[in-house]
Amino acid sequence: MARKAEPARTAAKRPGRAAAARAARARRGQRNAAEEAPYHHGALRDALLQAAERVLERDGLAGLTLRAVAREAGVSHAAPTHHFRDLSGLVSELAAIGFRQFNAAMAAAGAPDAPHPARGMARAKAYVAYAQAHPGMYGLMFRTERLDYSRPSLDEAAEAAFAGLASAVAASRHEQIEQEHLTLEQAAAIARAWSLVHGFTMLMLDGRLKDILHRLPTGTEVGTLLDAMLKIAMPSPSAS
Amino acid sequence: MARKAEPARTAAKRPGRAAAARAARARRGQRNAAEEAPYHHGALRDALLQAAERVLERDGLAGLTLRAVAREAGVSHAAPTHHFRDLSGLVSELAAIGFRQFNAAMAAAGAPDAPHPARGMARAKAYVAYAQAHPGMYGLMFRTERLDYSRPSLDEAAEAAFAGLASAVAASRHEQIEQEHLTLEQAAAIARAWSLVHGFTMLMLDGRLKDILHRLPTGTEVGTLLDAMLKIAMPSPSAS
DNA sequence: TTTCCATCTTTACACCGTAAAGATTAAGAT
DNA sequence: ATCTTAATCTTTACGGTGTAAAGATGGAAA
Repeated sequence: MARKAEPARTAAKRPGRAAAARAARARRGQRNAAEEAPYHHGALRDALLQAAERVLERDGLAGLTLRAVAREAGVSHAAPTHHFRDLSGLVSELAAIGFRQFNAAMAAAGAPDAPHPARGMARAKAYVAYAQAHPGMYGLMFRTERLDYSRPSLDEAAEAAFAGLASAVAASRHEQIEQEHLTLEQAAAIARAWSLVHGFTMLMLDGRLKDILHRLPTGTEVGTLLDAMLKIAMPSPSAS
Repeated sequence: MARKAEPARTAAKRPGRAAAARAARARRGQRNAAEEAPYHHGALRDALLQAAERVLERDGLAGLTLRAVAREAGVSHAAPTHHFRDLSGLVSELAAIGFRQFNAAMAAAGAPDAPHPARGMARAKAYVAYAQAHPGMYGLMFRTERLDYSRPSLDEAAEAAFAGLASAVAASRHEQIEQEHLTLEQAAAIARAWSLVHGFTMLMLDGRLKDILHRLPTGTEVGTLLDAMLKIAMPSPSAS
């Protein structure tokens, strides 16, 4: 784990070092994020979150470190601490953003005027498509290890995602949803839909589906496999 | 990430330090693993793997570091490097062991004389049961990030796991399996079974199933939910 | 017995998270 | 208007990590 060197801004003497460093950074054009010069103040919190998302999708989960994010945003390595308590704080806020993006994508996919039995398919495909478009984010959201669900923003966003899923499943069963209490049958239907689509997504992101794709005619895409799987997995138009 | 201190064996002077450290360690009874004193030589490779499994199940994936494993085995922090090239090497070999354990468990679950339609259920339950009994191992096996599948031992063990799954699915469809080429329908059936059980397992290990269990009568176990899910998910006795 | 070399230990370095203390400046008080 | 305060950001420091390189050790081959 010895790769990049911290930028050499260890020049200036004693006082006014911050200003000197800032000036030096500006001279070199290192303000790589945040348009309007976050030279002392600024909207650092948001800038850090945007930088974090960039780092995540560029370098993967392993590259998402506090110092890397600070570097990307052009601030000192300890700056993030004041906005998010620690790494799990930053990561959790980022995951909350991911859940909100995800919720928006799912809501958009649920809207159209499809003839109803195709609704489930469309939703499932949108689910996988989101993960494919934001693999880092999806991985982050479902790798609980580094997440702190006691943060209200994360808890709420994740809860909203679950509620959306639950009501989608209920709708496909021609039922109303009662948020607090579920029957075992409803719970099983939700678990089934979620496990199926989450499992497929994880296997895809972890590259395990290649084992299957290699045994199909060369050039078969993941989407084809997903379609075929959903065809046998979704409640057929004849069922209740 | 500042927690435990490296044991203080920085006492001895210049030459014979290794011997001195070894003696000191023995004096304190720090040979916590490996019965017959791996004092210089020994079966270190295996001892390290056993130590790694212990660390993994005790401290989780985050605690599984090269130095922690070396500590657990009572050797210097650089010793593992000579047996596994780097961290991903050790982790990959450990994952290979996990896959072999898993394959054995699945083989045992597939053997019994069940009346055939219940076979799939039994296998699925064994799958989840393995993950529940070895959560750290399962997490390791399916978090590709840190794994190196170019290692033959890992590749073979994982391939064997896939082959077992594929043939189980084929059997449930009253088909013979042709290892190299699959029809799209076969591939979809395999993907469906794998996604379902893997997804359920991941959601369970990551604690996301609590969202569902909290909405069921208090005290409902995860096993109950799994049963109910499989009942609607497995090909019913009437289907082809 | 002597040499050789695989095995294990030390030392060193860049990276990481995080705590604590110093510098800077926006904003409110006088 | 200046002064004070507090929020924001930077430095410094420390112990943790992986891993490269060099030194010590001792079994096995010559």
